[in-house]
Amino acid sequence: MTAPPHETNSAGPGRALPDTQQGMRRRNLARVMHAVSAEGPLSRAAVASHIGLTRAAVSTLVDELIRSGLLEELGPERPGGVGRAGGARPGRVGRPGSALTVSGHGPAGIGAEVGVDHLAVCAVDLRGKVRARAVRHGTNRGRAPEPVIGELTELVRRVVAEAEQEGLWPAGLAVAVPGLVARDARTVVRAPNLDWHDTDLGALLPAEFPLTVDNEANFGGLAELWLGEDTPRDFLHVSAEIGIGAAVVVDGHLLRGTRGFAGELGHVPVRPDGPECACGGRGCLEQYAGEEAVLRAAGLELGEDRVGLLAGRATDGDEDVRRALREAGTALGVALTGAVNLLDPEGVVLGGALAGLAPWLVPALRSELARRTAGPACPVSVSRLGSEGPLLGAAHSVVRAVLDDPAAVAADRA
Amino acid sequence: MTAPPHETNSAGPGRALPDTQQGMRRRNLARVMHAVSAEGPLSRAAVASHIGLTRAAVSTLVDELIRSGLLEELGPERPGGVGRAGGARPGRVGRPGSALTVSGHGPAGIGAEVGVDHLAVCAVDLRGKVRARAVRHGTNRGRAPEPVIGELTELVRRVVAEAEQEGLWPAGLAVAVPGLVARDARTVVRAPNLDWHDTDLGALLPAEFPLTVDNEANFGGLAELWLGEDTPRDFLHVSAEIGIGAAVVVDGHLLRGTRGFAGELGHVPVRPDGPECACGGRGCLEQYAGEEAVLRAAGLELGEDRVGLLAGRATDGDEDVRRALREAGTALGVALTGAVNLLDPEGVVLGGALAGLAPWLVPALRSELARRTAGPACPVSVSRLGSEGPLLGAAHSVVRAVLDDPAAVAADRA
DNA sequence: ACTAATTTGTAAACGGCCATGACGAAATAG
DNA sequence: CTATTTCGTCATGGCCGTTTACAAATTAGT
Repeated sequence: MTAPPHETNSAGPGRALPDTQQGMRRRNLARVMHAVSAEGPLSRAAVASHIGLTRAAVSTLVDELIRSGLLEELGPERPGGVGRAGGARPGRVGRPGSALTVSGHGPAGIGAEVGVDHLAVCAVDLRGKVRARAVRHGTNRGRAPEPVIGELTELVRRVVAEAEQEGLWPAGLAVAVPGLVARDARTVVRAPNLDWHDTDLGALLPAEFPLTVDNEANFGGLAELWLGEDTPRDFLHVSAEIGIGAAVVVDGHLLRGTRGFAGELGHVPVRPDGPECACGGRGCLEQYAGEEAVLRAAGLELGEDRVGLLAGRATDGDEDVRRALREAGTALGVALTGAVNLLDPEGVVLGGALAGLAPWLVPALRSELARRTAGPACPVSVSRLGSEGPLLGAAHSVVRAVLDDPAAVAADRA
Repeated sequence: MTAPPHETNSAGPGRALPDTQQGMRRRNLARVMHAVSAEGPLSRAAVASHIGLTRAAVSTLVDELIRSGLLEELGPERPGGVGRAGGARPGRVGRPGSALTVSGHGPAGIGAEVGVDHLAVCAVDLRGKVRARAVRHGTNRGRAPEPVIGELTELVRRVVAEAEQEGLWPAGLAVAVPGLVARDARTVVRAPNLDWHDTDLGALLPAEFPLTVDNEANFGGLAELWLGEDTPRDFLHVSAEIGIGAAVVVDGHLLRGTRGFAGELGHVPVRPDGPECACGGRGCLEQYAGEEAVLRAAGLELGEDRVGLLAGRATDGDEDVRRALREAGTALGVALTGAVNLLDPEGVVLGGALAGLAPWLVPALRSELARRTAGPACPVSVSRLGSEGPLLGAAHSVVRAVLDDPAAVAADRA
């Protein structure tokens, strides 16, 4: 079976389909899936009014989706008499609708994460629930791609088997890596902390289902977009593991850049005459807010759980650590001022390792941003997803691909 | 007649239309218009293969567009015998197609520009030709909106009359202003050089046709996108009049930001401890590369034709001026390094006043960008449009709106 | 309890739109 | 002058959402 890359970037119903009746049908199937997925259980009539089609049209669309195993009928909404409270809309007159949900036994998105210190895989169903997971701890720093991906493949097989036991079938695999990924969504161009260069993960991973590889910062940002509460459709998601990466989300779409390298916030100049950086520049943000720089400024050694160490010391009142974090926050504020001026996002969200250090970073960051902004400053918030972001984002990207073009997976399945 | 704002942001055939057959029809009409407009004279068969529909379907679409006056039939392509060279494809066997062009007597886009030192209006037909124009020189600095817009309206009426004499009818008005415009595309939130604040131009301009107001930097960038040769679909267009503005174009769309304030490159921090800026920050790009800053660094006074003055002195070999421009170029390079890292555009284009000073700015800019970038640096080019960009971009935005949804203007017309 | 009103889901008829296939028209190739 | 190729059009057919009608299921009112 062929394994074309997912279109992680798509948000609305699949675009760029030919404008023929078949394309129309496919887009409308997608709109039904999106409506049901986003607005909880919905009757056919409710779906119809949501997406602007007639009940009759929605009926045929829903039939097709049920036959494909993507939607499930929960049966008629309880009127209120049977059993205890049926949970349906009370006080509404007329025949109750038959509630539809996205299937919990259909396709599953397999997400995987190659971290510097761990490997993780999970399976998410169409409802967004994590149904299986597997983790393997141990550093991958400097290891060759083959054995690492071999171990990851083992974890994937385990998770897939577990998911299949629950009646799910894998619709695709998405892998988050700590590095730059080419626009082909398969090749890791540069992953400094793994020391991988131009590595085609497509050749190393099982070819049984569609594969997407992307930067962990990008998947983290997408997770925030899809799973965060009150997350706007225009925001900047900043995450730091070792490097500092940002996901730029514009109108619900991830901005990838021509080569796929967008979001390299770590190398935005903060002080043009500052210390030299590996990128060739001087005074890049990473020289002030990167993990290594902060540890050095705090007078600490590089160890295993670096974020935990910093957070612990800061909680204990270690003034050196607190000062180092404040300064990192200030540098972040300078870099983000530039980004905010350029993009005018609705908000800035701190995720990944930054979320854990937020209490000490955010005050300095906010004040720097406010000081440099005319008018109301761009609101800064902290992600609830923490270190789970990239993994969840990866798995959900597969789920979104199914929602965006249900006809494709149904066809693949047939 | 109602006057809804144009969707300047749209590039492809109008999206967000309901996915019903009517919507399909509308989108296919748009695709025909785009194909004919972009690929020069085309036969029905050529259009069909371009947009992926059948000849029969295209025939009916073309008929409708011809009846609406948006397309014109040039008659059968000359076989090669009659008169002199007919210009048609030579050496091809088979019946020659009948060439189609976008109409030169249909709708016209009216573009207007409120500059600090002038007012300008022009009319552009669907073919992209400027068919009428009017200019009025004289400073508008500090004048109240009403008299200025009154004069502009006068120019608009003159241009519209002239266009109508040529058989065109105005399909909309787009106004470029040197300031921040709200997302309603009518209200000037802040125009420092005019000293306008929260001014609703919609109330001051004629309501006879749809109105769009936008930042001149945005229209300049769009002009580059639509009219520049070899302009990519992802680029940064930097222009400086008094402030420094950038248009961020992503995948052929202009990025506007939540409030419509995206592209404020002038207030990206270059040296976080630099001189104070009116925006509240310190060391903003404008403090180094803004017109006023450059003039001061060069030891010159603020006068009338500031750009011309600088260019003249630099050509004459004035070392103070040259140094000032080099330093401005370096500062631009620092700010653009940040932007390029964040957005990974295919290129950076210098437009507006910067285009005239390019010979002295670009070397320093390029070297700074290259020095701070790992791998190949983002190519920097200079716009050919010069100071005409915003005006042409405004007029063309109306034309694009017609191409994006021809059914709408045809309906308005009926 | 019984009727009226309301809402849901489905079925049949309708209309719009693009695809298919055939055909005449207009050119080139030999 | 004929065979071939390509263009534009017409008639036919199939797909798809809409319209209209109707049965089913519930609430509101008497």
